[in-house]
Amino acid sequence: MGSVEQLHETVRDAAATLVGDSAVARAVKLERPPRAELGDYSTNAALLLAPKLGLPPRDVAQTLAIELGSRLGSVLARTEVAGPGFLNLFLSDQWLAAALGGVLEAGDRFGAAEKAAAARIDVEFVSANPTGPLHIGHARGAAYGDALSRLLAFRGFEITREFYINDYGSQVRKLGESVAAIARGEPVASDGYHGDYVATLVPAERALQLDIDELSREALAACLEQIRASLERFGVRFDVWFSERSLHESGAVERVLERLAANGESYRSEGALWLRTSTHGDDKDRVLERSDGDTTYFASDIAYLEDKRSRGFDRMIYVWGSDHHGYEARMKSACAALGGDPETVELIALQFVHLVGGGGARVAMSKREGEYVTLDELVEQVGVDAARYFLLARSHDTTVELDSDLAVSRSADNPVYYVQYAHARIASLLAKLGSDRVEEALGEVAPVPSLHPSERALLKRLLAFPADLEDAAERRAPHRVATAVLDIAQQFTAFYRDCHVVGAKPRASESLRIALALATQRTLAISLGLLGVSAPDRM
RNA sequence: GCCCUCGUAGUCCAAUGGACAAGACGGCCGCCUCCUAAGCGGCAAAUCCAGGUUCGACUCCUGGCGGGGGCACCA
Repeated sequence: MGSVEQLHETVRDAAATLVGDSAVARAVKLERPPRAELGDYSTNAALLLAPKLGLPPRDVAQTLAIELGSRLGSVLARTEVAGPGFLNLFLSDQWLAAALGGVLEAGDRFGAAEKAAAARIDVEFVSANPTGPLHIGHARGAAYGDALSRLLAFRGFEITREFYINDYGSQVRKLGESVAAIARGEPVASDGYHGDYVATLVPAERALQLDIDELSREALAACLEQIRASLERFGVRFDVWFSERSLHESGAVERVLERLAANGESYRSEGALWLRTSTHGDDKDRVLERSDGDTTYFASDIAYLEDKRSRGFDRMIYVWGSDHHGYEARMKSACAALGGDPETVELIALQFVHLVGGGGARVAMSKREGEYVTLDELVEQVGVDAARYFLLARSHDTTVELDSDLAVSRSADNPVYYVQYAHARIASLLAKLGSDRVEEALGEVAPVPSLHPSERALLKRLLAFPADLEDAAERRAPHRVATAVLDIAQQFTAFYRDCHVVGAKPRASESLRIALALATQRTLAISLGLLGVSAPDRM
């Protein structure tokens, strides 16, 4: 009986015994009450069981308390029935000490999960057009996709991170033409690419020697390399860089169109080839091949999806901008048309990052005007840690406001420093004690006569961490990790204020506090690691 | 017009059916002979509107209002 999960299971079992129905019991929750005086944990079991039993919820809670008392014995210090029928549980210090032991035993895997079912997941993110530098919106996609990948990997999934390179359409030639124009000292066409970066892609003398196809390819490769380097500096790496062009050159697009036709999923009309996505829940059918014979972007997407499927992924996650959320239905439809389960395709639409100027006025981000903040600028100005935390602290479905003028000063206010500071403080504290004393303390974790409320609060906060990660992973919500780590740092700071560690009497109390500090440090480091933020020992 | 999404303190935002809505910034008042003041304590301040479901709603449903996005044989 050393973990919250086991405690939860016991509560479920007790509830199932009362009602004789395990289905209802599965919905029983074990929660942390909003205030410490309401107990260490509480359960809503009685509120759920009361209608089944035809009894008042508070009476059911009382019966449940007796049942739990006999199952838990001395683990349960006392119970209270509260409000409409909550049962509040007060746990013994023995249980808490044992739970801390469990945290220490887990080490840097605290909160991790064993290999999950349907474990292989492909996460595609960023996938920016390789025709210009990454901007702030891509930064959000990069931070999110990377943090989600780290989180899912920690929770037992086998993750492949993938970047889809749009190197096939007309924009490639436009990039080449823009480079050529600059090399010749001519103005760039109005629909070309205008940023200063264009001149840096291919040296002018070389640009003048190449034909437009070669030049376009070289310019694109150079641009892609800049993107890769920017992401690397931001702490983001990909396992697979997948070329759209390769899907055409290998015949994969052609093959998938043939296959869809053979399955009766496509038809010709008005000179074009259409996919029957509407039979799989889309609003209307979509064009695969235009009447001029060119295949559409959608056709490439399907060939790419089929390639992913053939590589054996159980699930394909696409992290796209919110301007693509209308694509969800057609991508799921395409999966169904290929004979797959549409539920294995998951689209996550990230809301935009809005740039706001000094007066709070919204600034339009336009590549044409050069009015945008690049990922490189963001990293240069606020640093990787502050940038990543800022972008990851918000839910993916809320728009983020970024004040361009305050980007630098805002960094000092970033809560990430508060978290890092707590981590550094613990490192300093443990260094002061010496590794021998810390080692000894870990072997001496035992119940102490009376835990200080701040010790208790910090420990319970740590114990909630695995469930935080489980929720965050299930909901694809790495911002919950950011929320949790800040909360843990705050609980630690309160503990640090109230409970002197070095020299605490009796020795058992000092040992427990050392163990608690170490467990906190590890939890902070794990969380920061999942966010891609460093955990410094000194600040 | 239709579809999706979001509306929470002055500002940025958390809370996906639980108890008195969390935190940060900004504001006001206080705190370094004390394991890091990048810190600590205190005060003021919020669920867009109207119905509904529920023992219980920021959360779910209906209808409004407001912001953003999408409704191509563009990529």
